[in-house]
Amino acid sequence: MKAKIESDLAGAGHATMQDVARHAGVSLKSVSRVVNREPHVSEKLRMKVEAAIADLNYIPDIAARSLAGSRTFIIGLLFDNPSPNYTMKLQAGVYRACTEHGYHLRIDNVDSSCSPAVLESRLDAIVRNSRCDGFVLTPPLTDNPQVLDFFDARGVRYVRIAPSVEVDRSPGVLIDDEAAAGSVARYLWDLGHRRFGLVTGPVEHGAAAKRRAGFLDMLSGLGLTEPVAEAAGGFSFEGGITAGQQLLAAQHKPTAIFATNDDSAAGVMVACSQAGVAVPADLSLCGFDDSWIAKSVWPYLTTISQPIEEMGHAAATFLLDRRDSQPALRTLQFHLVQRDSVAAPAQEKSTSVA
Amino acid sequence: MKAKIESDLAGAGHATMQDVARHAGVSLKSVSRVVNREPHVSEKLRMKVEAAIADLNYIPDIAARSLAGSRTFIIGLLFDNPSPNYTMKLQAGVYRACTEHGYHLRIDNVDSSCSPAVLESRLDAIVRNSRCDGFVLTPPLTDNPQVLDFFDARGVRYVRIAPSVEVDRSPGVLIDDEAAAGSVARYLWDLGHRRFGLVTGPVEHGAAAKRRAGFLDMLSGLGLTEPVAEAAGGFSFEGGITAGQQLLAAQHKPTAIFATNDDSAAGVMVACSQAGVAVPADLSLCGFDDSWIAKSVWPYLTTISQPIEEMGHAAATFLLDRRDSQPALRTLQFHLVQRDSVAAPAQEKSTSVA
DNA sequence: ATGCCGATTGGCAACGCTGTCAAGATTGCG
DNA sequence: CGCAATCTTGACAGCGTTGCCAATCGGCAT
Repeated sequence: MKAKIESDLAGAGHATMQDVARHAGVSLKSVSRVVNREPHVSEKLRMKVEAAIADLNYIPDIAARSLAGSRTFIIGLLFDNPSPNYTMKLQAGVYRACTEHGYHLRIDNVDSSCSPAVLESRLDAIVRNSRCDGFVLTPPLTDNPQVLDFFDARGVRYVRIAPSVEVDRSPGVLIDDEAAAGSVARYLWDLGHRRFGLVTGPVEHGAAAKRRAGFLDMLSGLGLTEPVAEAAGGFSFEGGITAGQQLLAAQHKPTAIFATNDDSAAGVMVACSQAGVAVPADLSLCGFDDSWIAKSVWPYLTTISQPIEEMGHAAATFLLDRRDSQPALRTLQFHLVQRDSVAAPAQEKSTSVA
Repeated sequence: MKAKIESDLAGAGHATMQDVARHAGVSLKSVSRVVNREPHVSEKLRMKVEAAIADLNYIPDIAARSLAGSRTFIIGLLFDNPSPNYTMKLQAGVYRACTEHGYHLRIDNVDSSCSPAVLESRLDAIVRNSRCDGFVLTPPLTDNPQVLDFFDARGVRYVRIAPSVEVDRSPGVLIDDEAAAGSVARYLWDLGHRRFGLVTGPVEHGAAAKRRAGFLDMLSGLGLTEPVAEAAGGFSFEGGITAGQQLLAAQHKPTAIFATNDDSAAGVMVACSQAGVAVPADLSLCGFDDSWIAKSVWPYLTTISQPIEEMGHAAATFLLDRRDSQPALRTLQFHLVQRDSVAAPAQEKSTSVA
């Protein structure tokens, strides 16, 4: 079984760099140079080596590469409490970037709700054991100071998805929640709506606050004087139902409701159907996220689409392309997806504004 | 910077097995034995080594381990066309099993809709490059003959999630779809329902056929003579709407509808609200999967819960525990989740059965 | 005591690749 | 035309572990 000596194909196992070198008649190191696209390689040599690589169907061994070199060719995706839709899209984007760069994707789950000490050791285990070239942090890890401190202290590269506190602290990929909510306001306003309801999210959620502010600011900028009715929806379906009931019980029902995420918007829709309020005939409803639920309700929800897959891709690309870790932010474009839950308000005597 | 010679802590880097050996005053190989729980290690030596490991906070280097040994300590999770909810749960289960065994989870996405040649090379790249100790296959990869052939030919270990064709071919984890659908039938029957509607899934989907058969067989076994009205829902929300409209348009409306997955059940619910049919007062509705949407509709959907996370865990555990790869199946328990979309049928003159 | 056998322990060569450094090839310039 | 500067290429020593084989240590039958 030691007949490996003269054969190119080294018996049963797969071709190694050694095999390629022999086949091409060059040194081991030269093959390494070609594989790693290092400079100072003549065209001729590169061609020879590439031909040999193709001939032998050579694929570098990751384990050996990471042992010998400093790179591991692995990107870690960290999440906590994953919301299926969001996380899967993100993961798809990160994965795509990884394959584009010949990297691999490793998944790790971190429960940030545990004690700082436990969290610390958990992170330690992940970082040391994984030896990743970089991590992508998803919310709520994104905004967890302890996690950030940990990575910074270790000098481990990472990119934050949708950071909302200390935004400039490290590289991140995000959308402008405020502007997005503003665009919803403007859209509804332009349609003629003047009486609004707002379903807010959890107070501790950074994006929730921005969406609320963006919506309210735009409206007052547009000249709205009447106050916007608010109800807490907690970003959940059930919360949305409650909030919807509240908003619908008011003396002057709003003609349009903006729920700051899709789940609560779906809840509002239930409240409407319970109250006999037709969407969008009697009430326009707008969500945020373009999550999967937006097309699992009837009528389909008009909502803000975040390019989540794109954000994952951008984050990983950040890690992979820019070896310098200067803090830098990448803001991606949201867009308003017009579906069926929004219409102009029903005719009333309410053409009040000058 | 080469002052590593006498120190235990080897400067800036992390402790290596060498450091542990020195600290414990034993040989390198002995540390390896302890770490790998190999036999022929005296209690005394093991204690010493373990103490040293704890002292130095030693964590083995995966890259070195996989390079030197035959194991890689990585499990690959392969999916295609991931449905967010299902996949995330599965992934969570697989991940849990991995951490329990000190393994890592690597994700790979395979598009099985491409040409066989492309698929072949894609699989080749994944298997060779990943060098995983085993793969978990999710539907529809689970039932793709080419994928199965590929892995079998390479002698790569894998476990199938929810196999439905050639079930005995390789290790797999599944539930009894037929029995689950049967339990729905019995549940509705016991409540007094005698006029049924069935929303079917895609014909090419193995589980869809089983659910239909299980439902129908149970009903006829129970003595139902009236035919069950069927409509194609294609496992989708929109398909469910159409199917629901169809079913509801019939002369004798069914008093209970079984949609073979939750998405289509949600669609049926929309059809109901459009038709002014109250759920569950006028019509009972039952889904299948207990996916996330089951609690994103109102009323909450009564459905069959598959232990998806558990299935992922079981699959990975299979890979990790049983080093022998005898085909073996593990059937997990489903259960009927009673929520709010099912009730006894409204009183009619229809107490027909003897 | 003597010799032998199995249980322990250690030594050392891979594993496949990259980093460092030096040697050879080529070019430019005085 | 010679020598330095630069570009290309190669040799070789690890990276941190495991696998294999040899050495050592007890204990037990003789």
